[in-house]
Amino acid sequence: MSARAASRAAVPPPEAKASRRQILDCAARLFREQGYAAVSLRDIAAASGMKAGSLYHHFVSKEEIVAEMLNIGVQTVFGEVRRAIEAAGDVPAAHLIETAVRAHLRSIFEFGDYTGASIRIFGHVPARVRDATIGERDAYERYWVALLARGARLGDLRGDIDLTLLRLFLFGAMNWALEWYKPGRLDLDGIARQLGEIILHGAAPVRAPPANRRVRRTGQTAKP
Amino acid sequence: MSARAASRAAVPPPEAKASRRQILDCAARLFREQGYAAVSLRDIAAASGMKAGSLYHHFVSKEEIVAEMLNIGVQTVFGEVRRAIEAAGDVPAAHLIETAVRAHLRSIFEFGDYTGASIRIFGHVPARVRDATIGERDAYERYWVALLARGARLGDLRGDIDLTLLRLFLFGAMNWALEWYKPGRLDLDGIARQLGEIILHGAAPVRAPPANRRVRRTGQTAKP
DNA sequence: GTCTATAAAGGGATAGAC
DNA sequence: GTCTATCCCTTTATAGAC
Repeated sequence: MSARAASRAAVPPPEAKASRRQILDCAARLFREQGYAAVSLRDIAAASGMKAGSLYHHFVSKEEIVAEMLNIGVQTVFGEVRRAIEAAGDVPAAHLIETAVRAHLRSIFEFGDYTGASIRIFGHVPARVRDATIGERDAYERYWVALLARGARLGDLRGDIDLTLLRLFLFGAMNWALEWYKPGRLDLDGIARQLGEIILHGAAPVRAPPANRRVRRTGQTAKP
Repeated sequence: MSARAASRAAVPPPEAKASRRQILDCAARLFREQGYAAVSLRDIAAASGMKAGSLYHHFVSKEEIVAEMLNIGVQTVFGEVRRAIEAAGDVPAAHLIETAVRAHLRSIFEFGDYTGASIRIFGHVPARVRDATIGERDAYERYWVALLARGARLGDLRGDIDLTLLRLFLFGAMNWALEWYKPGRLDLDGIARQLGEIILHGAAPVRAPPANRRVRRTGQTAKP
């Protein structure tokens, strides 16, 4: 993201007006909480400490506000996941997947409202806004495609698993957390660990044990 | 829902006005496609072949329309899942989970728009509507809680898996399909089978002993 | 049971004063 | 850069004719 920052517009130049970002902060929070259509420009303006008309000094329309917010949201989670993966170094793909899951979840719940709003309202914004922001989302999805393809190539993923479906199931399990996760009740790392464990090894007890494998029965309850 | 119609309430009594259901049909389709706030009563009326004012002969408010639609959606998927489970009879819990997944996905994509709209817009409706419909959703969730608890009791699920998280991940993976599934491109049964396979047995090859995980494991993968 | 007409409120967007 | 004032349109909801 660093080399092509200008052409990708991933990070606004530091000269950008502070209020522009401040408005986006408020918009992201409101969109995340209430959805796109339910939030009016008057709401965003009030949350930003100004009047509705003043918004038009910073943005040309409501659609521009939401489009920029959506892009920042995807770029945020993309950046966090990529950073976590690169920091993980050369480890088994299975571990990379758990790392990516943890970074994705962290982005959703610990890095402001952009990512959460981005996920929740993307399907509800006008088609024009979707078209204008689909590119950033595709870039992020392609990163996961490559991540899973690498795992399959190295033999860390079963050959009979559809990688497209695996990715979509993962995204679903993670993004749906927006509908139930409340900070403080459950540990984010624990959630990431459980999801990684289930996705990689399954929720069922170990299947027919291979040749030299001990059967682990610890924690299993006997049939009544 | 007025009466405890057959205690299942999945289907309204035949005496109910036809137009009432017809209006709900149109509302469900529009809500599913565009979200709650983006659909006006004029839109619903036009799709129903009438004018906005006429809707008030059947419903007292937009909120009543959406609340009833939400309840029908949940009751539909609940009824389908329960029917599938009861038809499956006495089989291993692992098989029941795949059966429930298939029924849930079928309800979303093959039984009209109620279920899909119900899932997509629940988080975006006014709090009053959520409060008025949360009971039906809880009933459906409790059914899954019991299903998974039964699997754990019978030893078909690992003891170290958090059943609450497992359920939430499953719901996420299934419900998120609304954001990507297009009829005709992928087979619903195939999707259900893959999700069941991943959730139960994992996407990684059979777990290797801690030490020598670089060993080739050709032929070890069980083909379903 | 559906219509037209309309009320009352709020939506996005613009113009011009300061 | 923010304000007030306003335009024009849409929204939910109501009233009463047919």
